[in-house]
Amino acid sequence: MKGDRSSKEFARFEAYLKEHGLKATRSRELVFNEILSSPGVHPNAEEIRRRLRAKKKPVGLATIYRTLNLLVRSGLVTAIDLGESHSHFEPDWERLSHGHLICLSCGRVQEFSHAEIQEAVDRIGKEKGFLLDRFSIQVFGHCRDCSAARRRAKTP
Amino acid sequence: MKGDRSSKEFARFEAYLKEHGLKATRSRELVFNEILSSPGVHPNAEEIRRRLRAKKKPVGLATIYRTLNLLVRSGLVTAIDLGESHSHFEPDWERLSHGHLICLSCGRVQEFSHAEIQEAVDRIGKEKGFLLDRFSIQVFGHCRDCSAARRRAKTP
DNA sequence: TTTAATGCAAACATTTTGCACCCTG
DNA sequence: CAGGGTGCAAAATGTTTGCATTAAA
Repeated sequence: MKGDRSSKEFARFEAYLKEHGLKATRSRELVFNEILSSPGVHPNAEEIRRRLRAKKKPVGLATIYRTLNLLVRSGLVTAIDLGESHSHFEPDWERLSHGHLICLSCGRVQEFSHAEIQEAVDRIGKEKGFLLDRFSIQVFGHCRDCSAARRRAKTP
Repeated sequence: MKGDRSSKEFARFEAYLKEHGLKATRSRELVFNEILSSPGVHPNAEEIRRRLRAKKKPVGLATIYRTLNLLVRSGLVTAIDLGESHSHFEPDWERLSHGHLICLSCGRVQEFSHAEIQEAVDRIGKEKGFLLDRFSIQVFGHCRDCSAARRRAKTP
């Protein structure tokens, strides 16, 4: 099972912590696990706190934020912008990158693979003399269900 | 001169205001003008306030925020995410869209044109059944100058 | 003169930080 | 048992809002 303390990802986290003289604590395990084990959820800090509390494994919000920063620094987790006033988080599955399609009506988030856009970005980087690190793309629109509902509402 | 009260853009703003029963005030003119007349600056709210104050035309921060929201709603200005904790703003030159290349060393922002990425996004939208509205892309890396400086530092 | 706009300060939302106590290595 | 980690509350941001006053139309 993903996100387990025995998973490859958790082992990478432990390695990162050891390498930096930091400790593998229960709270850190819980937060990382919550992100790893909720594919497609893209939780924010508050959501992670809610989920952990619901599981009777409460972790303080400050610790959650500190752990999220740690995970992002380690490269194991990515912070994503879904057009809201706070950050969301998802596992960084070894550069298997993707963008996010965000429905402006229902808020649902779908992922799409990057491949061809990645090539275009590489080309642009070369052209402008940029040494690329990463990029992110957000696409806003209305999902199939919501645009169907819109059409029904407009043409009665 | 761009951003002048006589410009095409300002006329569009006035039209939008009239259409919505709102007033064309001096503060609104000043804020919009500041964005129109600073190409490549991508100011945030605080920066706009600073610039107006420096010109002895101070506008309250609340008014600046209210005006920015208005301009974004009207489609005349776009809010952009440059990876910081606040929004930046730029004129929306009639869908002549572009992405932003952000230097992680010096913070400089360069723009690049979207065209080929736009096509890829359209394809993805069609594939996923999304009715697209807009998209934004941020590319992070190190600009030519900064990556040259890095190389010098590493290979002395 | 009517109605919307402004400035200020207070309220909010999100994230960070200081500090006394706790736990991991 | 030493040094990092945690929770809590306070602080720091960035942005929005309520209200008395001012200014467009």
